Amino acid sequence: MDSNKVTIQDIAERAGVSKSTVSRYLNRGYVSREKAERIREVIDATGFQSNFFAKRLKTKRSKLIGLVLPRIDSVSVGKLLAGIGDILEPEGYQVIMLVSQLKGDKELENIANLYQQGVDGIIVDSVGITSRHIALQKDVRVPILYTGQRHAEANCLKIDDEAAGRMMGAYLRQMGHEKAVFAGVTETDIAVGVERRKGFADAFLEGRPKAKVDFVETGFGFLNAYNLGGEILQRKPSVIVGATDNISLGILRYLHEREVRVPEDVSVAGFGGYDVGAVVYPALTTVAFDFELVGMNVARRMLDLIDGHPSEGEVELPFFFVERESVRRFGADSGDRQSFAGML
Amino acid sequence: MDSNKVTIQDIAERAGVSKSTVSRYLNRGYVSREKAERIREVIDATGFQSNFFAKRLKTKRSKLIGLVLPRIDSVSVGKLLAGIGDILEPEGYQVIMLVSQLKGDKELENIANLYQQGVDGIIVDSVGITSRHIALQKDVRVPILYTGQRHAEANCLKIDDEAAGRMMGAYLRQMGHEKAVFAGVTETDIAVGVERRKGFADAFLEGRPKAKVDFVETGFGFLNAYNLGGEILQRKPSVIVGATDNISLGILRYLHEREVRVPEDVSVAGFGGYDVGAVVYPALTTVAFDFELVGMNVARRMLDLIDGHPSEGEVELPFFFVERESVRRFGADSGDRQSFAGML
DNA sequence: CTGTTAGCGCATTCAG
DNA sequence: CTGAATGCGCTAACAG
Repeated sequence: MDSNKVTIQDIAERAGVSKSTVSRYLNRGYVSREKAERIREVIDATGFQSNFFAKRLKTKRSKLIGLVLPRIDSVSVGKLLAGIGDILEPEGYQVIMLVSQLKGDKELENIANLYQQGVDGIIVDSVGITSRHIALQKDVRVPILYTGQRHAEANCLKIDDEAAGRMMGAYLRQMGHEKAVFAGVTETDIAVGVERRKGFADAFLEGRPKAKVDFVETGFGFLNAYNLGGEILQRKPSVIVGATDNISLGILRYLHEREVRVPEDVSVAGFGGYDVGAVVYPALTTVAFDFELVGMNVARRMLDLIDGHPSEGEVELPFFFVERESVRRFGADSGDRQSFAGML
Repeated sequence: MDSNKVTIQDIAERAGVSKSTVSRYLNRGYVSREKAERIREVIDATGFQSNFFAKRLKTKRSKLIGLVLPRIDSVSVGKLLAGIGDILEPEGYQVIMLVSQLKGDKELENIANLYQQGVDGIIVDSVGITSRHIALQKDVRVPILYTGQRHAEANCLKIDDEAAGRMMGAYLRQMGHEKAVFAGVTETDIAVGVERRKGFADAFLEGRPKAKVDFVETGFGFLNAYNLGGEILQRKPSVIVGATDNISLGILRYLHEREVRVPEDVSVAGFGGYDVGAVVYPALTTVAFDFELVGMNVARRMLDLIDGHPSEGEVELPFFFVERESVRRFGADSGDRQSFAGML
């Protein structure tokens, strides 16, 4: 049972045909029924597997897509990945995944690495598209598609963070809030640190001179947000908006420990729509992103890019409002609480 | 700037040497200083990258490790991955990752796929090692190393779930609990559904005829656990142990909605040590696993396997107890609560 | 429909 | 130390 090193040559001999015929059998048709039958028999008698590297060396197409992720222990990344797989797998593509640990340098390195591995295209869930990224594009002869961040000179497909921010801003003003603290991340992260925040502030403040938004910079991760709870609270907000659900979760914990009631004393909201937001108390009101759908769209666009199709303009990427328990309404009391089961 | 298709041949011509000399330069030494210098210049003038597939076709070693994961949107998997990367990357290995969506069939398929891709070894974070897995090992000529589950006829390296279970059992009995409900997953998952539970029950019950453990089967995922909250509660436990933190989180939410106080009315504990366990209220007492360390050990073992070294016996894989707020002590009241910052 | 002929780009003998 | 020659396993013209 020397199953491994059986080559197309071996099976050709065994079946009494030429290598090319076997190759044809393996790819398109063009083989007489009887020979095809003989070949088929020999193949699954030997357990033949065509050599991946030899094949790729010839065809120049690896059927491999490189994927650069900022981190891996994140639900949103998991969903994105699932969406990408849903599209790529049926097309016979496989994914090679590299993780950048949120470092821009590592991200660049990973892209170069993937290219060197011979992938047909590279999808990057970026933490920030810099001039070095753009420069790198010259050397990388396969399409690169970014998500998570945007840049005029790169192929990008991402959630409209500004619109998501506006959605939250509009909701909170409608709920009667006038003083908000936006607990956000560094402005280095354009998408989350700038666009999302700007959209929020714009919609929240627009035409309301009395309304106010303070900004407090936190990291990602709830411990970081938790530690800034005091600073946030002393701004006396009626609502605290975390740039991500994790930030909001950290704040929620801080408030709980101080026995500040949510939403009675202060409201909290977030972005992301993580499932855990539904299990904490109070359940977190949030703008939820459908990252699986994003992943599907990203994968489709990548396939187009590989086929040389033009980038077909902006795709509408989905997010929606999930109203749960953590935001209070001023002026009218909507006392009813949904149950957990209905909140996912 | 035709950076892409420059081959070893091209740079040989440009440098006025033969292909073989360039090849030698690229691999070991054995090149005169002056020629080496000329080659070096040409190489980084052209941005030459050796063709991955051609190289692998010759050398037979892909420097690729296949990784089969049950799911991706999970913190533990993320940590595992990080640990694996820590070891493999410095060794020049890359990882190809496939996700099984918790399906055994898909897991098998992924293993076969990876093998076909020419990986040097396959690491499988399994949901259950079946006879079909063992059979598949005959056809796959590269080492397969399992984690997450165990099987006598396979290379395995995993947390000792039974010992983890015992740790929890011992803790709860010491806290004075006598009636527990173990909310666990299907017995198909030997590690979590059988071993962990058995260890718990053994340690909790041992030599205490009055003590009792009921078992309620849930899925993974907190919504599922949440829905079984009623069934669990009617067993009147003094403590509910979730087989994973997610299960415990779902239960916590259920109890909160019913205004059952934790830990005053009933205690809750879990397994995993997820960070979110620290942010919910009350913070979850749990047995925490160091999956990053597991990943590192798994990667090291895989490297040994590839080098033909014998499997060097059992490695001590780490877990530790994280006492937070969700378990009440009977008999003596330890009223002090830690703050969140100290609980991670 | 099929066999023959050429390489894909590289690493590796083998004589120098 | 170095160049010429050989082939890894496969696909793709090219004539049949």
